[in-house]
Order: sequence, then structure tokens, then C-alpha cells
Amino acid sequence: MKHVLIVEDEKKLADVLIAYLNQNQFKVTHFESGSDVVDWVKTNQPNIILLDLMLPDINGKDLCKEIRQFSMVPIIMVTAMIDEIDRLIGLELGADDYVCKPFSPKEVVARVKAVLRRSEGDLNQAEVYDAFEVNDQTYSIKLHQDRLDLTPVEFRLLKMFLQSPGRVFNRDQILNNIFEDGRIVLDRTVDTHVKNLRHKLKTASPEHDYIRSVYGIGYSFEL
Amino acid sequence: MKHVLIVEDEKKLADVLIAYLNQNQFKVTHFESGSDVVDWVKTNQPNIILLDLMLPDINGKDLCKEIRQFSMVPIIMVTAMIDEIDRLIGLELGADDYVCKPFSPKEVVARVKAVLRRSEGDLNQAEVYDAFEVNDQTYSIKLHQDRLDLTPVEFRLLKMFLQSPGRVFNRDQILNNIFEDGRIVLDRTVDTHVKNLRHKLKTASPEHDYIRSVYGIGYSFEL
DNA sequence: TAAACTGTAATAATGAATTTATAATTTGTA
DNA sequence: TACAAATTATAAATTCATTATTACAGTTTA
Repeated sequence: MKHVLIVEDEKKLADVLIAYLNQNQFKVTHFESGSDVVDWVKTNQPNIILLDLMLPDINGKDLCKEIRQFSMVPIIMVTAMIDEIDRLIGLELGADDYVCKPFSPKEVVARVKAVLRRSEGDLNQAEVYDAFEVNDQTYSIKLHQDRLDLTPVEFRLLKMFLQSPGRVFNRDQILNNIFEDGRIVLDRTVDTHVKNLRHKLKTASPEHDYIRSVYGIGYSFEL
Repeated sequence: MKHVLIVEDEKKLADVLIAYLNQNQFKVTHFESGSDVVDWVKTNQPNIILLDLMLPDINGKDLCKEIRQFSMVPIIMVTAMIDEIDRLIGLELGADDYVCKPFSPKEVVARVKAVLRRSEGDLNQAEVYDAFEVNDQTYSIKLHQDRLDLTPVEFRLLKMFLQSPGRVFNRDQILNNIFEDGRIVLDRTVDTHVKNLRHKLKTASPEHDYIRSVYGIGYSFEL
């Protein structure tokens, strides 16, 4: 469930928004002033923030800037003054969208959904390590654009290697990384998975020798 | 031609609106009080309603609620009191927009057009994904122009897949997507629905193999 | 109340993970 | 350098988990 933070001093307006958002399966937290917002955001990490520009205690723009110091959470500005300059400055500050008062709650909900869709789109992006592209959504890894056909164990093994190229893992470390449940398995098992992964990597890229055996220790991955 | 119903007791104001709307190719019907409106709407089904909140005989909000009992026709509230609370309550009742008096007739026409655009957008538009066409209104999906005969569960399943092609969903994610209520059901249920959907897809398009089983994880849809 | 839809359970089939056995390699040392 | 011990690679066999199928029971809907 997505978590929306509303920073808005007009109680009634906030209540209507909360009602609409709840109805649309959002979890909502509401602050009436800006003072505690930063700390709260740091610990609670909402999915999106609706931020009033005109707050009693703190300037909304400053608050926006401050949040941007440590978080990329989407922020939608809410403002009574639909003054073009204000709006542009707001977006310059790193806000993701804005709505002007008076507005319809439906519109706000629609915008929240739109911004979330956008920011989720960002997430899907595959992590890239050199010629490798790891995509957690599709559970797949590409090497030079070609999809490697990996089993789940091989996927996790290769992802682990890619995240720490050069690091030498011993077999226990590999097993811990690969099986989140603490099941115990023979060391030879690791060898077998490494062997299978090596084979698939060699098929995809014959010239390269990615996995290095470190005698007496374990394995490491050299990009 | 779009048909606008105006419910407004101020005769002069209504006349100006009617003139403007006529000029913009709208057919207009005008009621000066609310008493007969409900029956009229039921039989005549206008494309949009301009509804004054302050009527001599009946409360505009109640009228709005009543219309919403049987129709999703777009309603724009018209009110003299731009009182924040009234406005928002109006929208809570299911109105689609509002305008405040005094207003310019131009503005009203613009809003009428905007609301109609929106509500038309809501309707007919089928989302298209490659050879698939998802229509939420009719709860149906076409593949290459041919309507797939899907059960509701299958419809939601396929729609979910289409919205995230390539993404590997595990069974929990599929169940969450398919049953918005958090009811809990066996994982085998997913298998069965996937199997049934596969069969219907194969019947419609024998050469294609859309749903991929990802061993140990779940399923993904490859366009 | 019949038809269509949905959920469950049992079974079969498939594919992956692990183990086993054995060969090959590395390493230290005589 | 040769050789034994330790370590690693590989292939095959086995075990195990997951998925597909089928049949049927329960539920909803027209």
C-alpha cells in the first residue's frame, strides 16, 4: 500500500484529501505544520509527499529543498497562488508536480497516481554493471544485450558477484547470499552452481573468463 | 450534439449561459427549480449537468446525490458562495467540477468542454498493448480484433500482465493484483487461472506462447 | 435451477538443486 | 622434479520442489 504524506495547514482541506486518498487505497499521514516533517520523512520514507507551499511555521520551498538533500521521494506542491514564477521556482526546487487551489480532490488523487506511476517507472530500470544488465523485475540478466537464461540460483549468484566485483567470496558467504533462509548445503553445491554459471557465461561470451577460483578460499568475479 | 442541462433559478444568468452554449453547438435544457429534474434526467440522459447549489425548492447537494444514485452523468456545481467547505463537500458528493459566481460564461463553456472531454476519455478508450486491446468498460480484451471470452479473474490477470510485460510476478503478487480485497487463496489457484488463460490465448493465437513460467518465482507475460 | 465461474485437492510431469563419484588441478615439500 | 595432500571441476545420479493437469466441489449468476 502506497503511503502519502500530506503537509497542509488547512484542516478541512486536508481531511477531504485524506478521505479521497483513503478511498483510493492509499495510506495517509498528515502534518499541519512543517516543523517535524524532515525527521518524519527520514524515518518513515513515504512514497509521495503533497506539500503546501504556504505553511504557518516554515516556507514550503525551503522544506522541499531540505527533503531533496536526502531523498528523491516524489513531491507535489500545493499552492493557492497560481503565480507562474512561483510555480516554476517550485519545480526548480525539485518538486515533481504542482496543483493550485482551489482544486478538486479527484484531480489531486489522479496526479498522485500519475506521479507514482512515473517514479515507479524509474525503479524498473535495470542496474548496469559494465556489460551486464540486472533486472529484478524480469528476473533476468543481460550480457551484451543478450539475455542469459539463468535459473533462480544462478541469477542470485551472478547478481551477488556483480554487486561486488573483485571480492573473493568463500563458499559459506556465497551460500548465505544465495539462500536467504539459512538452509545448509554442501560446499560442492556451490562448485556445481559456479560451474553451471561459468558455462552459461562462456557460451554468451567465449573470450571472457569472469569467475576466478581462489584456491583454498572460494571464488571471485572479475568484470 | 451534446446536451447540457442547466438547473439555475437566476433567469438572466441562465439565459447568458444558454446563449453561449448554443453558440458552441450545445443543445440546452433549462430548469428553474429542482423539483422535476430527477425524472427528466432519468428519461432524457443529458451529457452533462450544470447544477446551482442554491435552489428555491431543493438543496443542490441533495439533488446531486440523488442523481448519482442512478447516473454517472458529469455534474458541474455552480455556487455563489465560494466557501471552501461547501465546495469540497460538493465534490465529495460526486460532482465532477465546480464554478463560482460571479463567473464568466466563457469559463463555464470551457469547463463544460473539459469535463466532457474527461468523461469521454474515461469511457470508450481502450488501452492498447501490442495486439491486445483492453476495455475496462466492457470488461473485455481483444487479441487481433477478436474478442477473448474471459472470466473476470482472467480479465484482471491478463490486464495485469499486459500492464507490465516482461515482469515476473510471484503468486502472491498475482493474487494481490487480482483480488483487491485481501482474501487468501491457494497458490494452485493461480496456476489454474494461468492455465485457463493460456488455453484461451493459445486458441486465439496458436503460434504465440505468451505466458512464461519462471521456475521458483512465478509467471511473466512476453508480448 | 442450470450454467458458468471459482476454489480445492490429488496426481503426474517437469526441471532445478543437491549429492555423489571421479578426474583434474594446485600446492607444498621431499 | 616428483609426488602426495588438498582443493576444485565435471558429469551423472538422485532427491526434491515446483508446476501442470485433471477432476470435482462449492459458489455465484442469469
